[in-house]
Amino acid sequence: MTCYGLKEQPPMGARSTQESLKKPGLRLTRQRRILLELIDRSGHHLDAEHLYRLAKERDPGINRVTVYRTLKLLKQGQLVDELDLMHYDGDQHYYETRLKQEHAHMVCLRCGKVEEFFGDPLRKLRREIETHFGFQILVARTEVGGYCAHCQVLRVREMQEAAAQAPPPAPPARRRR
Amino acid sequence: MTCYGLKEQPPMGARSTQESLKKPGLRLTRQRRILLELIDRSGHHLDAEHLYRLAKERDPGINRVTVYRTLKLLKQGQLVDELDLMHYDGDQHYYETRLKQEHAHMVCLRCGKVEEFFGDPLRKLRREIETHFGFQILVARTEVGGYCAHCQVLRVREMQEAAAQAPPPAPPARRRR
DNA sequence: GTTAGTGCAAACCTTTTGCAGCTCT
DNA sequence: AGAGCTGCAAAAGGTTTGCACTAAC
Repeated sequence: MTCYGLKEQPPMGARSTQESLKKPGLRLTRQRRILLELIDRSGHHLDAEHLYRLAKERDPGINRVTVYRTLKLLKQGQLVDELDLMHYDGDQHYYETRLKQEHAHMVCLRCGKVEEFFGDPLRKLRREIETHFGFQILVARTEVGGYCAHCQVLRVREMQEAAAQAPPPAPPARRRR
Repeated sequence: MTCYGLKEQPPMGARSTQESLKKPGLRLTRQRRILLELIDRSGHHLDAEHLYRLAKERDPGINRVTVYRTLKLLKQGQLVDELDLMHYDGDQHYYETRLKQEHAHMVCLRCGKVEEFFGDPLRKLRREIETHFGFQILVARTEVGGYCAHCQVLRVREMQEAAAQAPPPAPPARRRR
């Protein structure tokens, strides 16, 4: 039976990313504490710049470079996953804790909304790749781009308006590049 | 029944990417012809720089910018897919025609080999996302990183050697950044 | 007291943009 | 002829690096 929705138990047995950083030779600095908490708490998908701005509210002296270095560390330690979200808004990377169960990301190319898909098909895909190829999966990422249910309706309307010689509405503001 | 391996029929009914470029207002220039042929023919996953170098062999005057512009065009026209291959070798993007059936990419994080997975689970995942969310999928991308069967064995050996105080072998040469 | 981590400045890689001139159709 | 495309130079966005100083253990 297929299951949608977030399961409660963390997949790695870790209670927080912050705890997992306690490894030999690693130091839990003020800056790292702030960043880890922001990542763990955040419901959104944060990119380095966004995370930097949030961190700056708590510690105005924090440097952008520290954010990048911390993210790199977390990525190497498999504590966060790196996403692109189909490069909808530029080429930056987004980050999320691994405390949640594996899921796919659906990015609406019209409104930018990101939805998450949890469910059996993902686990099945992973299992099949592992068994068929003997491939040991460390990270997996499924991202799809398209139109969310809401925007599909709006697009039909837009097409009709366009056909009626009306100029198409401007797309939503994006980060310029 | 699950099916592995490349099916023959192209998913979009197109015979080549080159043909598909014949749209109103678009011109099939010498440079584009070269690039399209390279992309269609290439078995590997090419990034912009690699494609540029290959194109330069045929037309030494071609400019890197033209490569980027052509790739952007093809991406917009849904004629190629953009991949990251888990950023194994840097942050550039890789491209492949859509003439092949949908597949996932498995990137070995030790040797860099990229394998492709075709099969039912992918189609099932797509179908489920579409039906459950009413999401209209335009592009889908599944990438997994881990260790290929071959490297798993080698890693065990490396671990044993490391335990015996021998310094671990240097990782394979990557693009510096 | 050591060693890891930080901030700063500067570099780096990849990709995009502005513009004058060229070339497909 | 004219819109579309190219090459060149220069810029931009995102990320990394070198180094002296600071702080966690």
